[in-house]
Amino acid sequence: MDPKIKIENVVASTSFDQEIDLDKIYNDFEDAEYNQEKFPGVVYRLTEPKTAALIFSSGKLVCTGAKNVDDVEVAVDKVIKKLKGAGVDIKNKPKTVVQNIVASANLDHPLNLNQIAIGFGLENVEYEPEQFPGLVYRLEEPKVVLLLFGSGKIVCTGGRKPEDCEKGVKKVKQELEDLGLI
Amino acid sequence: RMRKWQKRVRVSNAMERNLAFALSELDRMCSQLKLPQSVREDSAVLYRQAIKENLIRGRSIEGVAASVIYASCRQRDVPRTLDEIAEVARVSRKEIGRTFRFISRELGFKLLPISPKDYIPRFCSELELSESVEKVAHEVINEAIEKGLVSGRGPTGVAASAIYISALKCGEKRTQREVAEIASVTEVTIRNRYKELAKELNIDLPL
DNA sequence: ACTTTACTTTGCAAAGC
DNA sequence: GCTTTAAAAAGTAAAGT
Repeated sequence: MDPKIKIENVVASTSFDQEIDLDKIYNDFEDAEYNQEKFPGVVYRLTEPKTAALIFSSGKLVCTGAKNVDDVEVAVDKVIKKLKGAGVDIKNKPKTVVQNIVASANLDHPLNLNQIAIGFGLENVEYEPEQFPGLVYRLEEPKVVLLLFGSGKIVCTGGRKPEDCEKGVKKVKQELEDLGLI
Repeated sequence: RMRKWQKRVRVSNAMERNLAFALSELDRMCSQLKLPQSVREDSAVLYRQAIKENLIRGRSIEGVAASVIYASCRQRDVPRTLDEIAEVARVSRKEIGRTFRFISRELGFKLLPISPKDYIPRFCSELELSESVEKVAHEVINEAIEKGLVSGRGPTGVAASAIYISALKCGEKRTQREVAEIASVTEVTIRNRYKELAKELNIDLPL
């Protein structure tokens, strides 16, 4: 059985292709954050789906925190309605592009990270327990980065599609089995 | 015309100045860290190698110097923590770590993950513990490795708790505070590791 | 001692320093 | 490189009870 993947976070971006007056947004959105010195974008949080949107004066938008790829659309639609309500006329709804997906999984078997580091090749992994408890393993295909923990839990990030994370976790699991480390 | 060699002389002077500065910094940091001569020599060799491979571009001399010291210590199995090196360097632990990863990859270092065992001699020495304590501590760590109690844990914390346990066993008790101080970890960490080891390795010790 | 909060690591886009 | 956002993993740390 292939290990189950749980999507924890989806980062996506889109562009309205029109300038947006951030000061106006900041004043009209009762719960928006905007500190020019700190960061060039307005931070707008949605409760449902629980996400955070970064709105820029160029009309570009970043949406983070979604637990599903579909929630990104829902969140972006809500932001668009909010913008329209504030008098910002968005002509046509642009396509959103998923930039990154973070997922977690569990191999249900403790891992000896030291042996894995040697088995995978010291030049292919980063394992510095002094700094971080996870072993960092980068895959070329799918192009994702996996964090392996002694508990057998895994974090997969860098994927653009849920399948990237599924394939990535499946691949490490297979490699661990081939090396007899699992 | 003469511009060409004048420029070369200028560049050459700059390079020599930078190298001289780097070598003096290596010496200063190694002295403050009381590192053995072998590590000092290795560090200088690695720094020159880094120059040959043009790895200094975009990086600070301090950062590269601190990184090669960190690498040399590990290569000689007498590791210093990034925090210990950051204390005598003029760059943050974060930058030293980042530069180390880069240098390590570019110069093809194949360093094994730090073993808690590598800290035993130094910590025991600083705590003035006998060699029998060292021997027992090594055994404790070997057992811990076999039982999977080392993956992901900080090597200094594991070493510190193993020493704490071994000192007790050998009747040369050191307080958690004394061990924590030497190992640069908190007493809480020693306690957590100690509890885990005592439980999993069936070590009967007073708490 | 216990709980809570927070920082370490990974990936990514955004505009600008 | 940095700044900000989100989220998980597990270890370590610090602050408040």
